[in-house]
Parts: sequence; structure tokens; C-alpha cells
Amino acid sequence: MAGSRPKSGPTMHDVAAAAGVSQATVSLVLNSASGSRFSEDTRKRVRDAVIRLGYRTNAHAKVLREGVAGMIGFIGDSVATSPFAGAIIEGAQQRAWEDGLLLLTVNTGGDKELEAASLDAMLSYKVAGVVYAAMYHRRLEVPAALEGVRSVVLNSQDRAGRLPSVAPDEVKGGYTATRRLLDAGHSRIGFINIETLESGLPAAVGRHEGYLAALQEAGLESDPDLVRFGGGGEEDGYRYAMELLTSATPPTAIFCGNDRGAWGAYQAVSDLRLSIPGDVSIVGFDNQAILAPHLRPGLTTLDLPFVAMGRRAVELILQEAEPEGRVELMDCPLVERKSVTHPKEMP
Amino acid sequence: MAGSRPKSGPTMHDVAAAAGVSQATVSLVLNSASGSRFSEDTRKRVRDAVIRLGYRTNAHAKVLREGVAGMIGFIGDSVATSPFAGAIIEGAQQRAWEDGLLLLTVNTGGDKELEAASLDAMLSYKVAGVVYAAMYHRRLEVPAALEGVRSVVLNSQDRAGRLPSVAPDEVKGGYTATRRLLDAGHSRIGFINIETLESGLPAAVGRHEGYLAALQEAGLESDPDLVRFGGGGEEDGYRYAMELLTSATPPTAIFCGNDRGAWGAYQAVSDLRLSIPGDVSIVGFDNQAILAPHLRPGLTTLDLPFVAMGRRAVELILQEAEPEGRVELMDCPLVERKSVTHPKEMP
DNA sequence: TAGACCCAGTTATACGAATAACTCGCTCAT
DNA sequence: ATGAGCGAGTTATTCGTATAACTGGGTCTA
Repeated sequence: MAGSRPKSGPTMHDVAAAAGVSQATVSLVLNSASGSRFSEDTRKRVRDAVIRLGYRTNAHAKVLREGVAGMIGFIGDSVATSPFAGAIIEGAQQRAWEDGLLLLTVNTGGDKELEAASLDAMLSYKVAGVVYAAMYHRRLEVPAALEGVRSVVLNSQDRAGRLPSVAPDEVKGGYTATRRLLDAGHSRIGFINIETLESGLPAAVGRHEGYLAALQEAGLESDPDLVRFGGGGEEDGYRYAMELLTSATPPTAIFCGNDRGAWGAYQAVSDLRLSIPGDVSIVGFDNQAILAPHLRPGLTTLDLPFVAMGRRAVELILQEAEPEGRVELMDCPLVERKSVTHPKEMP
Repeated sequence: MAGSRPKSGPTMHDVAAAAGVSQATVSLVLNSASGSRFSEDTRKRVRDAVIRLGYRTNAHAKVLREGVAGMIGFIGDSVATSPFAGAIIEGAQQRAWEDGLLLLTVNTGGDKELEAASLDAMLSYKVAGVVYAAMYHRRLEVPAALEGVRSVVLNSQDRAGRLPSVAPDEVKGGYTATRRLLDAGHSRIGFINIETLESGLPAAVGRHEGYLAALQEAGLESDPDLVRFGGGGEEDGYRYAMELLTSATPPTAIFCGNDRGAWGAYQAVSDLRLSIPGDVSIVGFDNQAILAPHLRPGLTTLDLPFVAMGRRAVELILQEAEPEGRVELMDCPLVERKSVTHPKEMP
């Protein structure tokens, strides 16, 4: 059978034959930045032949010679396909493409076997590096094979501290959110957070820390009664907002540790026939695209800079120096909308 | 300089040397399904050496010999990173991996230049095929280079009709939604759709067609006053639901062409001090993960089968036979929640 | 006028794996 | 005793590209 190998486009040899030169000449003409090694005539003949035949360089042959592929591996648990963090892969890909690299992506969905196997395949493809991204900001165990290649942990941190990591600056975010409310004149500020103790999630712990820091800086006592911990769903947001707002001394503002919780809080406020921001100011966290801008009123919240984080992770991979084990924290900018104002005057 | 080429793992030659055999033997031992060509002793020595050295086959060398890579290209405008359709890439990747293939992904963000360049790069990598996915179901122009490789249009249709396409069955979806309301006993059913005339979007046109078909089948006159066309945002949902419900002869149920519109309708219903489904039944479309299950009451809606579509697209690529230009429509299953009941008895 | 040097190319080889074709030593049937 | 056949390997070649090292002629200089 002649057709056992699939049809594969023309090669450099074909181009060389068509242009009446040697294969080496073709290669040199196409690649040499140092322009004028060949006569203008030869160069033109080569370029013409390239176009005429529709020649495209075989990346595998090139990689085989050069050792590294123009690809970066991206392994995510489910981040890349999740509704709120899809942008993370967008940033990574943008940055990679700026250097002409493509992304080889896998969502493992948490499957460790798939993770190992696909990482293996990526290494077989001699990727220039691997981004290991996670859904939630946490400290995680990285697969051992990652140490054999330039790699970066994204939206999480390497528990062992060996790989460089890129993650949101939760503490500063929590501080910024609280500070926004303090600046508006609030002094009783509720906080509906994700549970911190068991989870130990940097997201929850950090935001809480930032909240406390801002209060302290403002010289305010922090009242534990104003802080609630839950699962992060809107039911919890609803329930805790309800509790806070119906207590003896309700807060005039609530910082919700995530936008879904804020959504729940909106519903509670609505059910209490109160209004946002007139009666209660609210700040969220996450800046979820489908939610935050569409709530009424628009939710003032903190943006998780997924695009920037993705970019930064790839940048670290492309960098010459190896930033062993550093954790890079990225700013979460405040996105101002309509859910915050000064507290109501006491009657 | 010795270190000009990056460190690259051990090769078959290294393994062969370590095991005291030839490179060919290593290759044959590792690949031959026809087991016992070599003595058990030799096979063991090879396998031991492989493990000891941490040998991993160089995919590029393999591809160079074999002609096709174990990769499939995935080009999306922004689907892959969009909050509602990220799952599309998940399905594609799952299916690909079942055959041991990885996905080489690019979001072009609509940039035609990036699209062409990255497609070019993919072809350089000898991908086994390319999935060309779009954000919205529409008829689109595909890049010419796609014709040189096995490819499938996903969540859209090739306007030229040359490439096989996979898309949701909008007509059937619109029919199912309307039918659900008819079956519950409604006969005045509003429809808030995305504008169809200018856009010509299959999503909008098809759902409308399905709506009309269901009414006709039920022997009902379709009342144009019950149908509104808008942009698909929740403001439109709000406005049109308001209009419909405050009209002289309001509908008892509304089919919203998308979940965001349904969200707006929920707000209108709430502002009118009516309740869902008691006073108005609502069916959405899209089954947006962040929205539909979290609305109160949960929104009965139609699922856009992104995972299944992604899977199917890759499957078509892997298939032997080339299904020239066929458009494959996928079912949108009804997801039953709490927003539909029978119409209120007239007082 | 020999040597140095440049110009415009070419030849040869390596990258790592797969595989067709071969070798070498034995056994066994005729 | 002859050669067919098999078992257990090896040798040689191929995929497409990049590049070091070479060639063969011309020009310029001392």
C-alpha cells in the first residue's frame, strides 16, 4: 500500500527541488535573520517556491533538532472550564502567543491518573514549561514530574514551596474591601466569609485577615458577632445576611467574601424590604461576570485578576531566571458599582 | 559551550546501552504488541533500564516517523473561556483523551490574524484534526486552511456547507420548551426572544420556529402580541416581561429565549408582586450553571449540551469516514426545576 | 603572484524513534 | 548432508529540519 502514511504537505526538499537549490539553502533562506548570505535572486526563487507549493515547516522535525517545542502545557483541575475562571487560560494563552507559543491544555477534573498521564504526554512533547492551575486558591501537592520541567503553580501555592506560584493577594483584597466601607463612613461592618478553620483556604483566611487589619487600622474594635462563616453559596449569604440585619445592633454594611454570597444577601435585603445601598451597603468579592454587573444595583466588588494571573504564570515560565519557590501575589482591584454609599443617618 | 541544547531526558539509545542491547530492540520491546519476539530476560532488562533511567519517548521523533501527531487543535473565538460554554472544551478534551490525544487550544477572541497564525502553527504540528468552535450558534465563514485538514465546526455551521458541523437543535428546543408549558395547561404563552430578523441567528430563529410549531400542533392561534424580540440581556427580559404581564390580556406563562432574559423576567414578576410559578410559569433556555439553579424558584430551562457537543465534534474528527458538510443537531434536554406549574384558575 | 578573504552556495550529519531487511546459530525433516 | 525454518537479535534506513564544515571561484592586497 502506498498510502499507509497520511498525506503530508511538501517538505523543504520539495521546495529546494522546485527552486533549483539545495535543502540547506532553503532552510538558511527561511531562517537566517542575518539577511544577505544568498543572492537576492536565489532568495526570491526560494520564497516563490515556498508560496507556490504551500510549504509549511514541520514543527516536529524542528523540535527534534532543537530540543524544545513551542508549546506550554496547561494542566487545570477544572479552572479552565469553570464559569468564573475560564479567563485564567485566556491570559496564559495570550502571553504564550506573544512569544509564538501554543498551549497544550488538559482539565483533569481532579483525576490524578489523568493528571499524571497527561503531564507525561506533555513532557513527551517537550513543552517549554507547565502551568499547573487550580480552581480555588489553596495549598496543594504538586505531581513529582513537574520538577523535571520549568513549571508554575497558578491560583494556588505549592505546599512544598518548591515551585513558584502565582495567586491573588487575598489579604490585601480583604483589606481593600473593608477599607472601602470604612471610607464611606461605616463602622459596623458585617463579614460573611467562607469557613476558614477547617478549610484553611488562603482565600477565606486571607480575606478575613485583611478585614481585621482594616478595622484595626481604623481604630475599631472587631465584633465577632458581625462575622459569619459558611459554605459560600447564596443560601448562606441569604441566611447570614438575614441574621445580621435582624439582630439587635445590625451592621450598616456587609462585606461578602464572594459574589454568590452577596447575591444571597441581596435577596435577604429585598425580603426585609430594605434597600441597597440606602439601608445597607454591600461589597462582594470575585467580580463574577455573569453576576456582579447584573445585580440590581450593580455590585461593588473585588476583581480576581484571572487574565493577569494567567499571563504572569506564563511569563515566569518564559523568564530566564528560575524564581525558586517564590509566591507572587497579584492585586485584586476594586470594581466600583452601585452597592456602597455612606451609612444612613440615625433618626 | 556544552549546554547550548537544553537538557533533554534519556533516549532509546541510552536505554539500549544500559540494557546491553540495540536501540531497535528497545523500540521493539516497548512497542510490539506481538509479545514474545524477545526472550523474557531481554525484555526485563529493557524494561528495567527504562524505569531506572526514567525514559520517556520523544513524541516528536515518533510523529516525524509516523506523520500524524496525537493532538487535536481547538480554535475558539471566545467560547472556551466564556462563562457559559467553557464546558464545550471539556467535552472535546474528554473525548480526545479517550483516544490518548491532547488538545492544542487557542482563543482568538475574534482576531482573524491570530486565528490564521495559530491555525498555521497547529498544522505545523500535524494535528490529527481541528475543531473550530464559536460562541454563538450562527453560520460562519471558516478559514480556508481548515480544508487542508480534518475539521469540524462546533456550535455553529459552516456557511459554505463544506465542513461538518455540530450544533444544538434550536427548533426542537423551542418546541420542547413551549410544549412543556402547553402540557401544563397554558394556552397564552409569551415568548421573549433574541431578535431574529437582522441577526438571523439560528438560535433565535430556531427557537421561535419551535415555539410556533408547538402552538400550531396544539391547535392554538399564535398571538404576535405575545412575542417580543430583544438583545438577550436581563434588562430586556425585565422590560418585556413587564409589558406582557401588565397588558390587557397577560400570558399565564413566558418562554424566555435565554436564562438571562428569564432572570430579568423574575425581577419583573417580583416587582409586580406576583409569584413564580403561582401567577406566571417561566421556562428559560441555556441552563446557565451560575444562574438557573440559583434563581428562586429554580428555573426550568433547556440545557445546551456543551459537553456532549464537544465530545461529538472530536468524535467526528476521529471517525474514519468523512461526513462531508453534514450538520449534526444535538438535543437540548429539558431541565425540570420549579418555575412551571399549571395556570391559575380564573376567579 | 601567492596568500587572504569573501561570496554563494553545497555536503554531510545529527536529532530520536520505527521498522524492513538482514544475520547467525540451531533444529529438524528428507 | 542439505537446506528449510525458526528464534533472537542487529543493521541500516527513514522521517524533515538545522547547521557546522566545506568548496570553488573571484577579488583584493602586499
